[in-house]
Amino acid sequence: MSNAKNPDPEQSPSQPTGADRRIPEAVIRRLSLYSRVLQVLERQGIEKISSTELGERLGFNSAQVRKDLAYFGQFGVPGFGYPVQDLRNNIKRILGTDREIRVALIGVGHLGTALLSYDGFRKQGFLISVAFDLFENLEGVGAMRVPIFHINQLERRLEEFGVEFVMLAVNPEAAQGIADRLTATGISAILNFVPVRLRVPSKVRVHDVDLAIEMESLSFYLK
Amino acid sequence: MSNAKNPDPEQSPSQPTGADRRIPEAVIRRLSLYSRVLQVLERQGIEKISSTELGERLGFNSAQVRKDLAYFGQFGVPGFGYPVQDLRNNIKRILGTDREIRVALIGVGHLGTALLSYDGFRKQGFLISVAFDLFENLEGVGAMRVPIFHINQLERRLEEFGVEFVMLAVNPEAAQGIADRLTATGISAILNFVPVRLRVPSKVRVHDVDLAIEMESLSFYLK
DNA sequence: TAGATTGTTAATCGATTAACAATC
DNA sequence: TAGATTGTTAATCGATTAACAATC
Repeated sequence: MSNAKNPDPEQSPSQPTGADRRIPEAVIRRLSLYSRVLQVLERQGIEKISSTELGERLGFNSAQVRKDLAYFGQFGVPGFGYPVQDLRNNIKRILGTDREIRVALIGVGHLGTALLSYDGFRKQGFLISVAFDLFENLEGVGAMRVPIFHINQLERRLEEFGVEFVMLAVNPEAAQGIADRLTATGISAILNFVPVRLRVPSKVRVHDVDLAIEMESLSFYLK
Repeated sequence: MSNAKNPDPEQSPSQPTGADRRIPEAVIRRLSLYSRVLQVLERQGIEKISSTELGERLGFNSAQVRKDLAYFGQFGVPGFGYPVQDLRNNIKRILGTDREIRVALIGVGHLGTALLSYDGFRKQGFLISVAFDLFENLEGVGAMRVPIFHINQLERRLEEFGVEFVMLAVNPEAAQGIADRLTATGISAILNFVPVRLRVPSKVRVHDVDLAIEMESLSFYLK
């Protein structure tokens, strides 16, 4: 567009600069990492940072930092860099984590209990407000005072507690059936700890946290 | 090489077909997924599978399946497909998970305790044989009868228990210091649950399991 | 043999990095 | 202004997919 050598500028509409382009998943994950670095800087009272410094802290190229941010707007000042607090606010807004998000946990076994007690979530604004299990005798109040219901109350209670997304930590046999029920209720994001490939409609987003695969792939690089 | 139209075959040495090429990380992770599917097929008594079927089960292109496997050798039979049991054995061998691997857990908090109790590891041949914590009063025997030592015994006990790699689940402040001690003892793989970018020598492999980032990036796709 | 499917090369696609005019 | 750093285009790199001869 601004390339003077282009003989026919009218014919080159250039790429859209807004949110039009499809954003690669990797960009979103890096955004989250930037946010974490900016949080540290903010606590230290540092007010600006260049793409080079921000990249170095995470092992990324400075062009990558600038390009990632440019997907969403212009946040920097040429000659200076990026204002720390302002940029962090913008990233939180882009990620949608500038507010409290209510989450449900399904499956209160060992892993589920650890997730209930993990305070990293609350720090990021994620509030586990309700949990479910397949065993009736777990009903009651679990760690962190979170109410636990039997799975047969799933639909009703998700609604009641205003749950926006779900962490799934049940046994592999139960996972797909529950995923089906979740998508039927309109849940659009699942953090899946079950080592099973869930079949869901394309509008539903599933992120797998697969410890066995992490271990196996690490093992490949041993020594 | 076998392309008859190539006017000068001697000049095209072709890519190396052995383990010469650098293997992309994504290939290794898919290998682990293939292994899991093959395990299911094996239990069902199915003896062969084509790259197309295997790919469909995981949402991958058949060419990708064949190419991934071709990094490591020729495991298929043209016209038939891949022998299930044989291929699985080969993949396990390639990943180095055809044997028991001794693992240490560092940090026996909520998450650490869940990891101790998670039986998905033992199923894959990973044995958590020793654990450490920063609080002396946790010393003793933890979940699954795993001995827990104070962190000041780290080097000695890693050696004693023949630990090959480590799961790190301590608080963020302690993580880098422990990582330094681990790399000094020659540990070459760390599964890191701490939301901190660890600085380690390049020979050490760190895989991050970062729940906060999983949550934040999921949140971007909400609705 | 005819049909099916591999292994592998070439083509495509997408993501990362380099380069630099614009700008504070 | 001179120096620094952005936003963005173009070049590079790497990974995925298509295509097909080889082969069972």
